[in-house]
Amino acid sequence: MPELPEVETIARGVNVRVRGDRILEAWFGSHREPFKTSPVRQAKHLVERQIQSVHRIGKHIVMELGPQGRGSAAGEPEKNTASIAAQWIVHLGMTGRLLVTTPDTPVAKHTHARLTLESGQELRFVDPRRFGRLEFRDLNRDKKFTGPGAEPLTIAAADFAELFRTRKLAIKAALLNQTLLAGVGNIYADESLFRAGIRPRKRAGRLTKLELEELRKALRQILEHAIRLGGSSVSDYVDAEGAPGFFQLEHCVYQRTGEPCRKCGNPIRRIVVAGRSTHYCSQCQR
DNA sequence: CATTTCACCTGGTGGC
DNA sequence: TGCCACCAGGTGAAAT
Repeated sequence: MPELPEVETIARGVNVRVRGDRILEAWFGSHREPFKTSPVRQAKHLVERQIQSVHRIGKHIVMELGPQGRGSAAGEPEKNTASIAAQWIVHLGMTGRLLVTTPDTPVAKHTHARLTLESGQELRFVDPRRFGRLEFRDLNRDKKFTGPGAEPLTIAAADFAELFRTRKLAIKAALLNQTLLAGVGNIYADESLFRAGIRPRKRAGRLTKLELEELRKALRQILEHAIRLGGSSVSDYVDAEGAPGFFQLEHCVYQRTGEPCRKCGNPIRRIVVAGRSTHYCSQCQR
């Protein structure tokens, strides 16, 4: 489901609601996937920590946590709120949702985790297909999470070009590789290639300097625009409050097979690249 | 090492 | 209504 704009939207929404809150209880409903860290370890280490902030790295939602402990006496404000001692890292896979709810909200099918917060809210992770992953890192022991690849919103032109210079695979496949750029998925790979006028099957290493710079700018502009519209709701994506996004209304090629190109009117084609549905205009993309 | 393919899951849709 | 094939925003292991 979620790519960079959707994950960014969710992370912002969750951050606004839970920043400064404390985790009182942690419940995990399954002992199979989706756990990168065992649910027992996660539950044990998540409780009695303050949530310092929630933000996005690539397609991951990272919750920065303070040290474990009961905190100060009642009424006392928490000290040392700047110290990050641990991280809870959420990957939503294809169908994952991270929702902030009230305790009385009915628990959806496929709810795998529930965190009870001091404010009375609950943070819930729901994921029917179980492609999502939950991970806990103790920063006294584990390495800080920095994401698999570069951030598409801030990468410099020269660094962007260097990522693809020596690659023989299709540019579409390269865009989906999270160890190169982190956060681009099937929708935004197709949309950015359309905007830059580049064929998805063109070999990454054969793009000219100019094409690479067009692609970097197209990608950044599309991602920023999609974030402003709250992401793309193709079938069931919703943000932290359960609200949909609206960027799907502005898709030029993604899931528009056979429909007329918004620029030239030619029917949009569907092919398979890197095992994924790929949509493009044979007229506008060379 | 770089690249490709496929398994991992559940659920929705459309054809017959 | 039922059955079946196919499709879906994503990885990551195994094969090539």
